[in-house]
Amino acid sequence: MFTKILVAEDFDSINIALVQTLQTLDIDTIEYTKYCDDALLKYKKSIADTNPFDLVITDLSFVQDYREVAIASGNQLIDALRALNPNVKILVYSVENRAHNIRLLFEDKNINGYVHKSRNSISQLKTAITHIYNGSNYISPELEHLLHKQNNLEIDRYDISLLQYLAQGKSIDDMATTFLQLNIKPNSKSSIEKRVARLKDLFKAHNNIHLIAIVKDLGII
Amino acid sequence: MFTKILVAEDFDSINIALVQTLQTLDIDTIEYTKYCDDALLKYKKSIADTNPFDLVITDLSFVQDYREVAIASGNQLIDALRALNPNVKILVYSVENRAHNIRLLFEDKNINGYVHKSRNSISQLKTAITHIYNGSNYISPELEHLLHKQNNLEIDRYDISLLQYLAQGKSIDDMATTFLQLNIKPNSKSSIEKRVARLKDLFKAHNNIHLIAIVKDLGII
DNA sequence: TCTCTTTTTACGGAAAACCGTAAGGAATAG
DNA sequence: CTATTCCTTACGGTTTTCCGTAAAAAGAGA
Repeated sequence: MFTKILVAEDFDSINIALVQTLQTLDIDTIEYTKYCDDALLKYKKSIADTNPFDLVITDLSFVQDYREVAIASGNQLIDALRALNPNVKILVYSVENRAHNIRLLFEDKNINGYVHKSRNSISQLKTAITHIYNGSNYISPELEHLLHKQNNLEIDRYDISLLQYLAQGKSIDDMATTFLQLNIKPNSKSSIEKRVARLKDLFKAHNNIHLIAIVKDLGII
Repeated sequence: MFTKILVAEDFDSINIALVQTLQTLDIDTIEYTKYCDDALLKYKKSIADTNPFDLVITDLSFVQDYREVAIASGNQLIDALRALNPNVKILVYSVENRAHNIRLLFEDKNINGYVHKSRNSISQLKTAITHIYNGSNYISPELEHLLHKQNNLEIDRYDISLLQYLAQGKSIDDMATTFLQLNIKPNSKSSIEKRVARLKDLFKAHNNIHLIAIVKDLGII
């Protein structure tokens, strides 16, 4: 079993529960931090001491407080950890349930497990740790379907960024030029309009405002 | 000190931490539930047994799962508890930080304490319990300013319903006729446009879509 | 009452969204 | 290679938003 685990989680109550849970698994060293910055620091030190952590368990969202931080989110922490050691095992423990975000964690950041904070997440956490130790990935059963592409209501990365730009108040015109600059295709006004129209149709939205309200409610963006 | 405490909290990890924390306070009886329905049931039973709980600690938001529930939120649970016993001590433990919602808890539902889930909430929780036991109310220091009225975002019910109609995809034209029928004033196209423009200014939104995205994020609608 | 201020309403032109049609291009099957 | 299909782009007309100006109505204070 893992001997050295690092936990990054801002809420103290969840930290307490995590540490207690890991203790029941007979992990030798358990360290926890409430800030991503501290987590990265501890990880760096463990490398310097040639005794790196086997596994990092991290939340995604960290509440901002009085303290100035360099790393503000779990996503950024994961990037920093992967830059130091592409092979470190990473287990995400979060309430996030948006298909797109979770899929990106596995596909782009190569995380090894995702446990959804919920009514029965602690037992899942134990299972996840064993799975990861044995070299396989883990995702909470209730979210498993999110990784299967079909289930995704036929919306892809392009649609998501389209919706995000819309929600930021960009006009179709702006988007056309932005997409052209970023070499994102399609990038014509007409195509973008068509895509938005398709999304409105898909979500039965009366207009763009309604569309954004709906996808926000569904947690798609 | 309190001898009998009931906890209503859906996440198992937080439940674990709460129970562990309460144990350090030497509470005789600690019961916890992951559903509001169960919490109410336990509370009713404790009354039937003429040994009611002294204090109920509850979350506000409960994730919906496969189980059908009658009481879906902490707010509803509090109403049900108050109906049974207007004097039961209630402590809310939640991530909610919207001024309006927290103010209503104290003003309308007469809760006795509010602890904000955060990096240092467990020690606040202990303090809150002592405060409440001694007959005074408690609110997390970082949220205390929310109870002082001057924190008035200058948006009223009219603005809220305006935003809600907008989010439903209604056009300004539609709203003008709807408001006329409902005898809501002002109801001219021009006035409604002006109000929306004022809200966009207030929230620094680029257009209506952006505005709805912002107020959705802020939880105003 | 009258005056001053604020709110509501009206209007008009520019910009953007909305929506249908159609042409151009790439991918694919035969 | 050709035919078909799907995706992308172009275009134009209608509707709605956007934003300024200004008049009418309502409210406040003396």
